[in-house]
Order: sequence, then C-alpha cells, then structure tokens
Amino acid sequence: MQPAPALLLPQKLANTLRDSLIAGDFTPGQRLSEQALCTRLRVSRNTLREAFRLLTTEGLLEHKVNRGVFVTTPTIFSVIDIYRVRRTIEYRALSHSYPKHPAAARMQEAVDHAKAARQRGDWHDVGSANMRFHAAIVALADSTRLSEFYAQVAAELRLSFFLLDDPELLHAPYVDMNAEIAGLLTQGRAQDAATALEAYLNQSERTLLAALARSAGSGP
Amino acid sequence: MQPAPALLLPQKLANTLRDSLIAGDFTPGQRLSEQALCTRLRVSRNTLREAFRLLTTEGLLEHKVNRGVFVTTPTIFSVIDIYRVRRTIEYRALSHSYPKHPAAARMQEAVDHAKAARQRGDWHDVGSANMRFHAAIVALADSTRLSEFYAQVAAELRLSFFLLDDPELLHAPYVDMNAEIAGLLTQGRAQDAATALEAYLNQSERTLLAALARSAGSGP
DNA sequence: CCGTCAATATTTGTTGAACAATAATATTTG
DNA sequence: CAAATATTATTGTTCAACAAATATTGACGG
Repeated sequence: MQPAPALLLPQKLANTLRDSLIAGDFTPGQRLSEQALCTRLRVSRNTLREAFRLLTTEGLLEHKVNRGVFVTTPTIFSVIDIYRVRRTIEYRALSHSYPKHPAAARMQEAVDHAKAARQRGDWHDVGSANMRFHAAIVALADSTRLSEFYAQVAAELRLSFFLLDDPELLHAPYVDMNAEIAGLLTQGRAQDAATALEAYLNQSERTLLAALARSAGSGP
Repeated sequence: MQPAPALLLPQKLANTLRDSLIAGDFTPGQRLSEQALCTRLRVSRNTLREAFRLLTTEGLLEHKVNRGVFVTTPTIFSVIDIYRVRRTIEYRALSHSYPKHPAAARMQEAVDHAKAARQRGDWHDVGSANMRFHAAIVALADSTRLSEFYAQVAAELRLSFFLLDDPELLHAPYVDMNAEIAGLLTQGRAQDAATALEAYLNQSERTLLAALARSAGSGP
C-alpha cells in the first residue's frame, strides 16, 4: 500500500495556487510577481514557473510575454463560452444517465447540503454545494476527460463570481431548481431533468451576465 | 501591426514535440530522456521540463515520478473515454448548428479533400482531412474552449492509430459517411446530420476497439 | 547456470545564480 | 509640463550543482 501518490512540487504548487485563486485570495487582473511568490512559498523560480504554466493552460492565469502572469479577468465573452461548454457537457450527461448511478446520490447530497446552508444564510457554502451538484451531473457520463475539463472550466467560472458582490443573487435562486432536477432524475425522468437543467443554465447565465455588465460599468 | 505573437520557448517546444508525437516519430511507451532531448533540441533542461508538463496535461505524455516521461500508450479505456467526449461535443455542435456557418464550408472542403486523397490511396491525407472535418464540426459550436479541448483529445486519439498497421481500415470507410453528414447539414437537416454522426462515431469506435484488441494480443 | 544482494552509475527533482532582453520607472532636458 | 533619455526591476533562458530515487553492474552463494 503506497503512502501517497507523491505529487511533484510544481503540481502541489499549482494546487495550492488554484485553491487560493478560487477562494478569491487574489483579485482578477492582479499581477503575480515571481520573486514575491518564490519567497512566500519557499520554492525556486523555475518550479514556480512550471506551476504558472499549468494554471495558464487552465485559464486561471494569463501570461503576457515579458510582463509576467496575471489573474485572469473574466469577460462577457468568457462567460458566454463557458456556458456553452456547460450546456454541451451537462445536458448530454444528464439526458443519457440512469438514476442508480453513484453520482446521482452525490447530486442529492449536494442539494440537501445546499438547502441547509441556505437556511443558515451561508452563501459561500451554498455556492460550493452548487459546484458539487453540477460536477456530479458531469460525473454521470463516466468520463474522466470530461470531468477534468469541466472542473477546469468551473474553476474559471468561479473567478467571475468575485467581480460581483451579491453572492445570494448568484446562488440562492438555484437551490430549488437543482432540487427539482435531482428529483426528476430519481423518478427516472432523465430527459425531463435535462430540459430543466437547460432552463437552469439559461437563467443562471443571464443573471451572471447582467450582474457582470452592471459591475463593469462601476469599474475603472 | 505586430510581427508575431512571440510564442515563448516552452510553448514552441511543446508544439514541435506535439507534432512529432502525432506524426508518429516516437512509439507509444517510449521513454523520452531529458538529456538526450535537451541536446537534440538545443534547449535547457528546465525549458524542456516545462514543455513536458504541458504535454502531460494534454494526455500525450505520462509522467512517472523519478522515472521520467513516456509517450502515452493508448488503452481500450482511453479510447472509450475519448469517444464519449466526441459524442458529447460533436453531437451537440452539429445538432444545434446552422448551415451557413463558416465552419460548414470547412467541413465540405475536408470531404472533397478526403475523396481526392482516397482516390490516390493516400491514407495519411485521408486521415488528416478526417481530423479537419470533425474539428470543423466542433467549430460550429463557436466555443474556443470546446475547440481547444477537442483538439487535445483528437491528438490523443491519433496516438492509438499508430498501434495499428492498417490505415485504410481506419479511414477509408468514413469518407462517405462524412460526405453524407455534410450533405445533410447543407440541406438544413442538422438533426438528421447529428444522428448520422452518432452512427459514424459508434461504428468508428467499434472498429478501432476491435483493431486495438487484435493488436494487443499480438503485442508483448 | 541462475537468483540475491550490495556497490556503482544514471537519471530525475529541485535549487540557486547568472545574464541578456524587455518593460517600468525615474531623471534630465527642451 | 512634455519628450527624450538613463536607470532600475522583471522576465526569459541557461547553466551548474546536489540530494534522492532508480537502473545497472558485479560479486557471491546456491
């Protein structure tokens, strides 16, 4: 029995940086100085650069030649693109799924968790549960490549939430929609569930785009 | 007007290595020695390692800790997974498309090219045209993220072709199916085109898996 | 003639320093 | 105050080093 997969340092670095990014520790557009991060994270510049390369391909960082890496600033276009990805992947995964799939239980668990968090007014937790819910939908497809790609895109989407200041608006209305989707799937009505999901995605995209457009006006 | 986007060296390195990989210059399972490639490509080890990291996340190389990087050996499972990705992305892109999209013209161009190449018996060219055809299908969705992800998966799929020795079997039967799909889309029958595409993908997957199973028996 | 184990040689993982090229900043000048 | 120039800082890349892990060699005993 192995003690651990023995992740390489650049990988671990990328993981911690990714966590920081989706936790909002950096603000979009911020430049990440190599020297500063090297000393703070106790790694060499070469190692840090490898981690940067990873996160750049994931879309979380942007690399400008001779200028350094910057936290990606989400745009209207990136949000539209990401929702196209979501519709493509999630719709198919759900409509072609069967209710006894292990991931279906995770969907239900996420819904329950989200309801409890909503009652407490813990919007951050509601958001996390929502993420888990949709990751579970993708997992219904039983494709590691799709799941990994989706995780990437979801992380990128999360960046756009930090441009907004009203987490309730972004998460609260969707708990019930998720509950309905999970319920339909449990009843074996996968196609209806997929249709409900598409409605969810459309509404969620519209809300996010509208909020983004408002915040863009108030920005620089 | 800028002369060029000024790609960074690790990026360029990754590109050339990727080209080599999908051209079959290395055999699956082969180890890529850092020192050997450093001197051959005239780059430092650090730079090469960054390129390795890139190609590893793309699935073309496998990184074994303390052992080095190896050309990915395709498996039955990876092929199944990749075809799930293809069905998910291509089906939706095609069924939701409209015939006047610029990418539709590229589909037709690829079909014409493939027909000419088939007549000449140039199966390599047939294969390239087939790749372009399906990349064009994905492009119908107008999503850079989906297109980039698909390109990655397509490159990985290409690796599995090198385990086989009969390119005609893998490409020849599909020229006509592609022509039919393109024709249906031109007639505005996107849904029928998508149905035909799904049939294509099913048959293509079956053929590839069968050939792979045969070659696995004759292997080590 | 094997197979086992220890000693040796490679190779990888990571660091640190170096240097040219580029961008940002400060300074001088008109 | 604006423009041009000099200075500084930062990035892109290479090189050399070393510990840790792996592969290889060779001695030894069965």
